[in-house]
Amino acid sequence: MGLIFSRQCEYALQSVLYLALQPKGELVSAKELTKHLSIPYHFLAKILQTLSRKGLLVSSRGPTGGFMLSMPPRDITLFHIIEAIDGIDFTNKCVLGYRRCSANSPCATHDEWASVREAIYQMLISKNIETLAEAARECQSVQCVTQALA
Amino acid sequence: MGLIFSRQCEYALQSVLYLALQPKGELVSAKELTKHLSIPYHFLAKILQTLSRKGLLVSSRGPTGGFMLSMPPRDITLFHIIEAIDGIDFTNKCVLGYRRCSANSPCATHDEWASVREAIYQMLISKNIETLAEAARECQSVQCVTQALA
DNA sequence: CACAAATAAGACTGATTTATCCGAAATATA
DNA sequence: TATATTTCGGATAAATCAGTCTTATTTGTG
Repeated sequence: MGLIFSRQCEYALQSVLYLALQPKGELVSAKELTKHLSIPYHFLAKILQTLSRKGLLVSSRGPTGGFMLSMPPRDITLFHIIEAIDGIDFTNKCVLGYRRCSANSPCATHDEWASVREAIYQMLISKNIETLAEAARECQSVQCVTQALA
Repeated sequence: MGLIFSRQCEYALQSVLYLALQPKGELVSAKELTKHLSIPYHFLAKILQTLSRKGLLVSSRGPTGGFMLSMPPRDITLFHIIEAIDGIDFTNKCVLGYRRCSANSPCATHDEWASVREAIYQMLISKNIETLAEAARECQSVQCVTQALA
């Protein structure tokens, strides 16, 4: 479908944002996440495991177990999440798909796209989860709260 | 894989650019395109058919048949091609994947992304194929020519 | 007309992504 | 310790995307 994130990545972004909205140090179970975010349970569980393995989340087993952010929301950027889930090939891949095109061997249109790619990259590394969480918190309307959490 | 175009879309972009580099009014066969662009023949044929149905290309059957642009390269933007192949859901789809998020019912982070989405959109409708073709033509190095055409 | 070369169209196969299922390991609590 | 609840990990199924194959239709040329 292209151009935006994979579904896994969307789910990961939603989950991390949800965790950032919780009181610091509080564990949230996959069950609660799947309920509030309407994400298929087993699929979500796998994504949370991936985020844990990559070091973005800390997990705890057993009853009262769950997941929480491994670091302050401010230190987690959108780029971190995308990197963990989708990978970051897009940062140096030719948008036209030319196999042999790269920064030091650019295709005819490489430079035309460079600024766009750079803009996306800058946005991804500059937006941190705390900022998004604040935006969600400050928005008091029912709509925003339910959507931020669902 | 996310974030950039589908492979079909990449192939379509490459094909249209190749056609734009041909003398005006000249038909190019799928065979020639598949040879120069290294795209699987039957897959490419389908993509060219789609582009024809969508009105971007004109096709002609029989020997001496082939494809050519249906309008001046200047009138074809990247957006046209993406629209024809991948669709344009991304222009109003929530980047976080929230089902209920839209412009008039934004999620907490909608506005944070609006500028990026708009930047991408503007770039896609402002870049026309003639510009890219010129860039390819002006670049005289072997590398650029072979890459623009292969 | 007969033939060859090209597009048109649909069915089919394979790969990747998305989603589901099941059993094992960990752990809080009674 | 027994049990319930949770994450962990691998196997499997369904859906979508990428690529292949076959046949029909069109059309220029001998």
